[in-house]
Amino acid sequence: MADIYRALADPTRRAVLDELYERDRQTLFELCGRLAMKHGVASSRQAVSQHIAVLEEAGLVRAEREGRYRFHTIDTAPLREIAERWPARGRKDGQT
Amino acid sequence: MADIYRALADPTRRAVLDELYERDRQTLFELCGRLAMKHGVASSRQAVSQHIAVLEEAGLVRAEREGRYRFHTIDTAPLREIAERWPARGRKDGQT
DNA sequence: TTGACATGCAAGTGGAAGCTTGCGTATTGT
DNA sequence: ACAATACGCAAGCTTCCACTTGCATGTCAA
Repeated sequence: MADIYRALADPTRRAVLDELYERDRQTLFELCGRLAMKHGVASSRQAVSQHIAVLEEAGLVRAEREGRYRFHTIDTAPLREIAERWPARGRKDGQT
Repeated sequence: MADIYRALADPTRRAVLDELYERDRQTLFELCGRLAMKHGVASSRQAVSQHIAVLEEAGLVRAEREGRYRFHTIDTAPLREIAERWPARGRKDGQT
């Protein structure tokens, strides 16, 4: 399982997570279109594909094939590692 | 305020945060020594200094000068942005 | 089967990131 | 004052990263 922090380092990859968080089970083409429309991301299909590969290696995105389509789904579970590594300490407002 | 995600992307910077999380108000020299001892980080003083600069720009580390010393302190507040951006949804175990 | 569609792979390129190197500045102890 | 300490600045180098480009694979409809 690859580096989750490095996966989050790129703004385009974060936009992919944003988009998948809004709507799960999107194909690569759907993602490209919606990224361009709603997130101002003008990346090519190949670029987005490579970003998705990084997110998959980090466990943040899962994909399942159906025919010639590949549907992508976000998995926020690995993000908990971050909050658990440096938890907010001893403040009245700190929760997780 | 610079990119918090990019600041977390480097393993040495994460080790700095780990070390400051254990013990606040460390100088650059203290950090270098403790990183080498306890975290297996063999970075030079200048390298660590540059990493700290990145962490400061991201708001994750604050520093206050006293004489010829500069004491560094961790600030975990910016990390909440991550948990709040992709909160765990609708699972029985998800909290923040 | 054939063409169109959705995706996969892999080499090459430009630029940013991390590190080193060398010198400079400010503070402290004797 | 003078040396030692702690840190700062900036140029140069090397490596990695994101993107492109071109072609290949697999699936579906007619």
